[in-house]
Amino acid sequence: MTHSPWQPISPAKPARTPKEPLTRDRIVDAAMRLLVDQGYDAVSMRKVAQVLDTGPASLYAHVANKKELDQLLVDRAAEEMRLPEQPDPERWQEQLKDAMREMLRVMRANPGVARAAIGQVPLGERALLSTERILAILKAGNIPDQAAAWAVDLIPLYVTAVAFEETVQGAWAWTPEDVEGFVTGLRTYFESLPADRFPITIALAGSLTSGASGDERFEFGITVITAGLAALVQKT
Amino acid sequence: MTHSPWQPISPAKPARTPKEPLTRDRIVDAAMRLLVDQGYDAVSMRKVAQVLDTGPASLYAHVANKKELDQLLVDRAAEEMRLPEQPDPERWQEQLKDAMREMLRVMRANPGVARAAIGQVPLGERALLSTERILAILKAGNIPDQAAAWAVDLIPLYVTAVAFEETVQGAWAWTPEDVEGFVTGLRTYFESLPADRFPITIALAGSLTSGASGDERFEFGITVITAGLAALVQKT
DNA sequence: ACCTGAACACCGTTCAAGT
DNA sequence: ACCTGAACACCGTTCAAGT
Repeated sequence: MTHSPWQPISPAKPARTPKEPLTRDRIVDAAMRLLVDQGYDAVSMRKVAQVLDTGPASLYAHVANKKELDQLLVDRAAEEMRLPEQPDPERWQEQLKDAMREMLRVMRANPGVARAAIGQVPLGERALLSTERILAILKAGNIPDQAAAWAVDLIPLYVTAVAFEETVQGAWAWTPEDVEGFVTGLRTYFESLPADRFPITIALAGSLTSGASGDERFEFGITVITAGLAALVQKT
Repeated sequence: MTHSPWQPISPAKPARTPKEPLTRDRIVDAAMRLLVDQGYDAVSMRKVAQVLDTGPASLYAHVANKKELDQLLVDRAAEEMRLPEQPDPERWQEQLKDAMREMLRVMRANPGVARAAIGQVPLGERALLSTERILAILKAGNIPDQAAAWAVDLIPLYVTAVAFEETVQGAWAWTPEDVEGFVTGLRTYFESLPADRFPITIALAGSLTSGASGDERFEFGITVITAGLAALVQKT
């Protein structure tokens, strides 16, 4: 909205700037707004173009294709992640769990980002900065180099998969009653399975449907991963 | 292809059965063939219908929608998984890893299945039988009920995410030269990052790009998960 | 170099009409 | 009950033509 002051203001068409030039940034801005407001499916080249008051073909001068736009969105979201800059060897495990919680928080705050992120290695500069921070925590914990390298692949893979599952099921929009109904329906289904072939599933029906809201399950996941990594700490 | 022997064979239109009735099974068969032969994107309601020599609308009498078809495909693939029926408390960790390897094997053998599976909790009967088998292994390992229940959520989540990443990148079709080129390109990129902000990424560039073929990374992942679960074993 | 309209080759799903 | 053709409301991407 930078108006040149000497620019003639036509009285007939009010307030309408004579079309700012398209840029990568404006495209990502518009796409990000669509993503957060209306979810991943709303982010189409056509709808982004429409928001920018142009046709879809115009975007291709600034963005290679939809996949690149997805990557740009992921990188934009990565910017929001607040990860510790000062790793602490004394409590690296807690720092690592906090980092994973922060990653999930940002993905939940930007519904659809997980959908854009899943299946791609995040190589944007902001995403790589997150990787750098997590590597720092792992190094502080004395994790061997190769293990740390593979861990920074495993960690976003897990967090993104969890967030993606939530977006797909639209879980973020569920009321407590929805959750309740889903859980009891699922438990009833488990308990109705043939007892000869599904003895354990039936016996654990309660546990299997517990923690459907996601937080407990996620806490379990990051505990398992952290404990598994702790088992790899270099013995000195 | 069950021909009634007394069925008249019209000499004009040879070999063409007068249209077998559509069934759920025939639809899943056709979709599965498309999935394996041409990947996930080839599995559209329209293409499946075309293979069955009908229009897309006809499928909706047997399948609720595309999402249900996806679930049926996942369940079909789950049938191929050979998981141990006799859990062994002495070597539950090795059995668990084998089970995860088997899950990945089947997903690799059916490219596109991971794409159909990602983000949905597998609730088909054959998929649940896999869950039952893995629960048996975890129980043999003395994992507490609630932990076992969450673990059978975590395990397919991880394996599916790995398989999905491979399908997206088309890694299953890469030649050793492709891998080589990708790895060196990536390492060069890491090493060219600003040294003040990415010291660890640069230092670990070699490790970060190692194991791109996937097997080593997957072995690392299942080792971490198994070790993390082992840390939860009930102390008796 | 950037932008555009129009076209190409697709999607999932619905619905009235047929048998 | 099952099947069909046609339509609705979409996709990502390309390309010749404009400025």
